[in-house]
Amino acid sequence: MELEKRFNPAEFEGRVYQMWQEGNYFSPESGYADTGKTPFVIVIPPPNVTGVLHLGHGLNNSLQDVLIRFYRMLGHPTLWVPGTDHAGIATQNVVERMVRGRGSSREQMGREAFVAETERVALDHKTTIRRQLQKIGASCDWSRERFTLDEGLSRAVREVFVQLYERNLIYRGNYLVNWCASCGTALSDDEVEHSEIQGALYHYFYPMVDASGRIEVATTRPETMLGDTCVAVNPKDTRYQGCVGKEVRLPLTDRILPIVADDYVDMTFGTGAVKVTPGHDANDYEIGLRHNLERINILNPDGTLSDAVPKRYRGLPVVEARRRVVADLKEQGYFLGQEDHNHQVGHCYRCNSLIEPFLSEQWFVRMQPLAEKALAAWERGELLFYPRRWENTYTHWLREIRDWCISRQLWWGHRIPVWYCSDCGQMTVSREDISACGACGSAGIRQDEDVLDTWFSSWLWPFSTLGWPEETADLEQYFPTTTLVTGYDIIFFWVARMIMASLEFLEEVPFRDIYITSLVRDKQGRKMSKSLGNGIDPLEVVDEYGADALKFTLAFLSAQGQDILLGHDTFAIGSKFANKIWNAARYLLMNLGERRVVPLDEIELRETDRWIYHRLNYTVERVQTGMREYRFDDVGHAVYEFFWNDFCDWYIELSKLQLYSDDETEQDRAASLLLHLLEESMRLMHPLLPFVTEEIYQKLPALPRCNDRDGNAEEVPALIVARFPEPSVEREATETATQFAALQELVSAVRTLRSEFTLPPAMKVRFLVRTEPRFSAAEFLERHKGIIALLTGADESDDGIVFVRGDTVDSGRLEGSVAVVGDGFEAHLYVRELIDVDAAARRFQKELEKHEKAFERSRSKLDSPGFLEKAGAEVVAKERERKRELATQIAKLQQHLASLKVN
RNA sequence: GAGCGGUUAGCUCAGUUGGUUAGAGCGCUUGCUUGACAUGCAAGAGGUCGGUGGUUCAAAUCCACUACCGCUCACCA
Repeated sequence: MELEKRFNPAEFEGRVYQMWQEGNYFSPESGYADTGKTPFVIVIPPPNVTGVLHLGHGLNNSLQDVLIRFYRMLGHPTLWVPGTDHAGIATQNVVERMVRGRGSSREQMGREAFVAETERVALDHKTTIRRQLQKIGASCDWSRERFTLDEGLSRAVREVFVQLYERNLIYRGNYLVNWCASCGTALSDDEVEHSEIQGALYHYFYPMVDASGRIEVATTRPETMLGDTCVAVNPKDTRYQGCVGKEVRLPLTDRILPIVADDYVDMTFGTGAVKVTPGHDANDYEIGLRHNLERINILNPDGTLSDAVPKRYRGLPVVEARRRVVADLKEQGYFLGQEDHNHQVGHCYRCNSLIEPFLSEQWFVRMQPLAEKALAAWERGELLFYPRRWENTYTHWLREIRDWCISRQLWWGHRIPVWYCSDCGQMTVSREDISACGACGSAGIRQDEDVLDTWFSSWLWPFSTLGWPEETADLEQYFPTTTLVTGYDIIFFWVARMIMASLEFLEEVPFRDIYITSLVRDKQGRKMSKSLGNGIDPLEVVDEYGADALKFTLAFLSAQGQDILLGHDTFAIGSKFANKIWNAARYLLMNLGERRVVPLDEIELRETDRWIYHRLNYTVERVQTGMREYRFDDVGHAVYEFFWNDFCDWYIELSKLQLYSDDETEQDRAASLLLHLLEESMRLMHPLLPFVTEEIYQKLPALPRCNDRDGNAEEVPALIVARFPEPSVEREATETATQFAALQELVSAVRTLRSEFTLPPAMKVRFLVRTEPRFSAAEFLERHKGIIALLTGADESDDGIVFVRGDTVDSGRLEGSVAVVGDGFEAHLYVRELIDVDAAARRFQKELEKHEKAFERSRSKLDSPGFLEKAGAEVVAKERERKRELATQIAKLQQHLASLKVN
């Protein structure tokens, strides 16, 4: 079996994904899970059916897949529920734009036809999203895919609406809500984004009815004066004490307004007198309640001025009305001036239009009781955010919670399950569609025209997708879920609300862990957005580098709570690594050929083997810990360092000694060990690079596919359901690892010298290694002379490398040599005649200075009485040892420097 | 106005409970078509960890203050 020279993910990713699907491995009931273990469950944050996946989804879903694959390999019954969200406003907007594009309108089409059209669009996007997720390798259980408008989920929505209504947690009323005239609907407070705009503060006055003077007011929105129903001043304001109870005449209209006293008014701002428009300002609304004022709605739903204003302003858009009101005030002599004024104004989170406070009949959820439960659950420690600090966002929102406006004046969504009777005027709230009034039995009923906020279905997602309100087996088995992976921007839109709904209806939190992903930005640190055109299409990344490169790179860069800056070429990190893996496998398979594979338990491990298993073991621990703590970057770095630095750069290199020898047994042994190590590495790395590891796994010879550490040979057909490596104390070989590190230091020291004096790579060198008497790795180095020779390019004859133990070496034996000093050893290379002596001297000098500095630091530490008294014994001993070693090295360096200068 | 985060190598970032010589990837320099990989190999340069003060035998790490950048929340007309 031979692999292609180049790693070419496009060749196998599709095939591998199909194999997984055909094997039913994405299902928790695949038959490969340990049914005794707790299920590991994630519900996908459902993407909107409006669009296609962007890189934020790429990140989010890649990390979910990493977790899912890890826990699946640990043997947990593992379920990742995929699905999509109908995204009321966004989707309706998209379809309306389409419809308008062909000269029609939703009104012309009628509700039924328009919804049918939207369903078609939604289906298209659902298909696209599913294909995209499959392309990035998401191992979701597609048999459980859900959509928020599915029949089952719609039943859940109805059930929740009715139950909340019955519990008096849902009410209907005429209140001031956030209105987006462009979307033509009310929005919840959370859907309004505040941003600063440049405006003006307009000053004008209202004359007193009794002609005793005038009151000056200021506003950023002069057109709202048409809805003013009073003027308010602070009761403590001496300037206006005589005015309270009097009346003013509202210019441009024929209305008379009372002057009231209200604590809300800030005496220090402006003139201290406030025009009050209860129909168009939240604060004024409150004032209006306190003083029993009329609320005038001066707007039509489309954002133009209503019939409540004088004729000449009716039908004008707000901006136009403002111009005219100002002009008229000027003309009639009420205007006093204006100044620039920047202020925060609400914008629609979907279309960015200005939000108007708008008086209308809406449905609301009473949030206080729900929020209290959600806070209590957090206080009981039932929820853990990663990183922790997002808990502030969660608790702050819950503590400041306001009622949730859930009705939307749209056609795309869950129709509100309420019917109004035209005969008796009663309304009926019902789980089932009705044809007669619940109160009087009249057939003269009509259903509420509005639909529910999309989040009113999303907040049920963790249990509605599992079948609730039915008592399904899935619900029993897989709720509560384990982990939620999502972005911080929807902590209160979605996360907090899911927690509230779960607590309210299932009396449990919907998940324990909440991993908040990083934000994906471009290389300049700007948020990726359509309008900037700086987005990266995850599918393009997959086409260019492969899905593994996408997943691995994102995980590798996902430090908790840190935004990720990405350019297209960033994904080279993952693709280079995947290529490395590919080529390591290629090397093995080339050398394995038809060789006999020796089972691992029949191989007696040698020191270098014990070293690599020690490193592997350490990595397994690091990966398992990292996964459990959601430190994806650490997991990525751990496998990267092990596979590339330890396995490829050292172990594979050493293996060449045996593989290129002419001893068949040695060759079998080396190849078999490589195979076992590679096989386990594939299991270790599979969650981060599922495709390439599976592809390689499938090409490995039929050794027991899941031969775990104990040699338990459980046959599995695919890596995806193989067992994840477990750490083991038997594999720990700390002493060997220390000794091997000494070998690495020696090899590096010799290579550095070779490189600095530009000795040609092909040139064999000879050298003498003097090890200090106490040096614990002395014998180890002697035993591995062959390896050292291979890695340093030393002469392979017996006297290529000579070892000497002791404090000194006969000066005669050092003739013609240049030394490098290491920790516990020196190597003397016989290359004097080949090198630039001055350069060597400079090198020694530099080395010497570095050591002297370190020595100085160490000495001053040990001279300090405080250190000796208070620092731990171990720390002090270590420091002493270090000082001693540095002193030895300094002495040697000085000696070598001197000898160089002599010659 | 309140809260949160960031500031460590040219760039992007790790650094868990304070303890050797502060790490990685990319970039850069030098040398290599060495029989897995030039998406590679070997070697190297590069940082007084934003600033000030403090705690401590010992601070990138803990505390206080401060500067700059960013985010979120908030009804000042």
